[in-house]
Amino acid sequence: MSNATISDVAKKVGVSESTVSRYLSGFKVRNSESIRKAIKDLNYRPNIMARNLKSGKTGMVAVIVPDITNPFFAAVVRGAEVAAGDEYMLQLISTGDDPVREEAAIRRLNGRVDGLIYVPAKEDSDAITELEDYAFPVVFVDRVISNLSSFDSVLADNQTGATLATKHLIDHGHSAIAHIAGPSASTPGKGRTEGYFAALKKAKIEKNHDYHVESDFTVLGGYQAMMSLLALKKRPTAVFVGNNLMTIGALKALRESKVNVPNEMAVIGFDDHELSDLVNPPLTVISRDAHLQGALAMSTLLERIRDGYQFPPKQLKVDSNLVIRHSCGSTCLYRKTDTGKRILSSSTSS
Amino acid sequence: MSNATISDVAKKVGVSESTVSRYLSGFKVRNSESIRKAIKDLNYRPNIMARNLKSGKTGMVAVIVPDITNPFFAAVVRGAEVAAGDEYMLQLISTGDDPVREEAAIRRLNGRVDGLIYVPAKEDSDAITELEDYAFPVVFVDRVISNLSSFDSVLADNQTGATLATKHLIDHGHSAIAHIAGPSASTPGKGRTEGYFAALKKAKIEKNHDYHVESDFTVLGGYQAMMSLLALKKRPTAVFVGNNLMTIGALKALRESKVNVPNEMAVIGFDDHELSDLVNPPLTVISRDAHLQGALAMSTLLERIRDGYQFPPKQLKVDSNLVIRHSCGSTCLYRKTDTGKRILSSSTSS
DNA sequence: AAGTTATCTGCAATCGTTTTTAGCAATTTG
DNA sequence: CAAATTGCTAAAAACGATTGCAGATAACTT
Repeated sequence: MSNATISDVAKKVGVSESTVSRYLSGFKVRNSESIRKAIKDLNYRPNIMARNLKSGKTGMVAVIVPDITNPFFAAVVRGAEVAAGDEYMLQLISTGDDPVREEAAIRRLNGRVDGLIYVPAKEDSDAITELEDYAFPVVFVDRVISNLSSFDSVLADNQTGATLATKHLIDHGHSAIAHIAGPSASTPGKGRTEGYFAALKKAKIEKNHDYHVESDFTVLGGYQAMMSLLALKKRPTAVFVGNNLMTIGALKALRESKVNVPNEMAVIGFDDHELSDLVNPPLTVISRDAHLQGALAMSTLLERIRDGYQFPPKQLKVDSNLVIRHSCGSTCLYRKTDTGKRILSSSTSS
Repeated sequence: MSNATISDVAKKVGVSESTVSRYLSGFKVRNSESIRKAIKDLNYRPNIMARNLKSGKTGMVAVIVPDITNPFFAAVVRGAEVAAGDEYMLQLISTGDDPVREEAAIRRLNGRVDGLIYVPAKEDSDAITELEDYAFPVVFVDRVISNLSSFDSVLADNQTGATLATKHLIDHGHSAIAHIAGPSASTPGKGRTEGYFAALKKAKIEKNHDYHVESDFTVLGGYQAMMSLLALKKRPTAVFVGNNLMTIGALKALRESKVNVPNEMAVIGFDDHELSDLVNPPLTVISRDAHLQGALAMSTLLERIRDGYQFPPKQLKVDSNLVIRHSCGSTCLYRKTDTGKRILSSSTSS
């Protein structure tokens, strides 16, 4: 039950604590055999707290996400965990989009972890600026703080993805194309909106400000945004929705309003899902590898923990792909992949 | 940057370390004002490792789930986190259904956490029996180890839920009802199969062993199981699928085989999802409150951490509800709820 | 066999707290 | 006014490991 200490082992064998400690760290020791036995007999496990106190390391990495229930963030976490191997364990903080909880969590992190992978809920939190004072390295995922360029980040190629999405709608003959956007204060919200406008501009379609509605990345937000779009005197014929949750909300609004997809309204979402294939109609989306984003974040973080900031901060980006199903109407413009999904690859990683 | 220690604060104020420590623990202290100031000036934060070493507590609770990417487990984790408040932080381990990783993780937990919320991937792991030797309390969620009754658990009412599901199919006039089951060695797999057979028996429908196919709770497993069901000379007309992932797989198989749901095959799943509403056709499912399961698990765990095992182990169960949509065909037998879902509540919690 | 070097060992200090102990000053009491 | 009580305080001993240092064995030299 209550754990034996290193001194119990030492006593039992008749050597000093330091000898046992050395044995544990892999040094050559005379009575290694009897030490091994004593450790087993006493069921001795080193006290991690004591070890950490001495070493100043914790063997822990924190991951902060707005909501673990969002499959995208879940995949990021999973990717991070896989990349951590068994060198580091994960401390998960899912803040429920609550900046207050988030700040409090960050403050409690100091001294508990060796590093942080951080997907901020809001990008102007006070606690974030404190991050620079903390002793551990931070890697931002998906969202960055504009005035904090001293940290590494792993983003998606939002612009290219959004352009791809919008262009896909244009290629289907649409010109009344709406965009349900995330908060313009957020990296992905801003980037995707930029991509949307860029595609419109390139196709010489003039901006209709009614068609650009800013929402909040939630199901309810997407629902309301879609409703407001449907209430317009001149309805759009197509919509690019800025994330997975809002797409669900938008789809609910469309079904509730008995608007046919894709005939009356073409829909393209951002972020894929196992079920996107099975919804009615199967959803065309921009997808990117969330698992990879998490894994990249973890590996750059581990690098920082190991080597510090002798190299300048990295800004990594992962590809966005267009996954064509049926929610924009059918086309056969694109190549088929072996998975049965028609994919148009987009941007290159840097 | 590098953190100030309590002795730095003490020196600056001109008192002893113990006085600062007492101040921090809320005792009355003469120079409290100047201590407060010194702490702020030096940006002093107590070293958690040292504090933990002394107290023997870690302020951490581990949560082990087979796969954080499964929305059910994500909801459990979220529920647990909310219930933890800011008293405890969460250490997440998502083992990817790999028992080896799981065992390794459990072993590394000792000394790092004050308690464990555990959804085992396999229910016969070696490491699990070691759990009894460990110093921290454990609460099992969703699955229990049969020969380990000394721990608390929070389960779903699998039997009642499965009976409800099967009865729903029977009520629609089906008698050739298949069941794609989870591993019979697992608590939910076993329980749901029992409920399925119980409902058949009550309706005096004789068992057809071809209709009971045991799978593995994965998308692929569900797909293959459905395929084998479709290959039968006498196809079933309805199927009760034992979890969310297998339901996705089964649905894919059905779509690929161009089998119409619900006309040629009625489908009912276990565990609801935000998108269940939007798939084609909207999915009728048994649902239970995963968030609640996580929260209950956390609160019983915190109780154990506080009070130890002076009270006997609790076995908690949460309700299963029938959420009727369209994948079994339409009925109006059931009451409508204000959320627009028609719900038939089932079992009582204990 | 003696001298030199290479290994291994125990002692003691250290990491940054908390907590027990004993002591001192101020206040209250008989 | 002495004695008892109260209210803080500082010093020191934990908590359980790791590590530099110096001494003790052991293993090579010649």
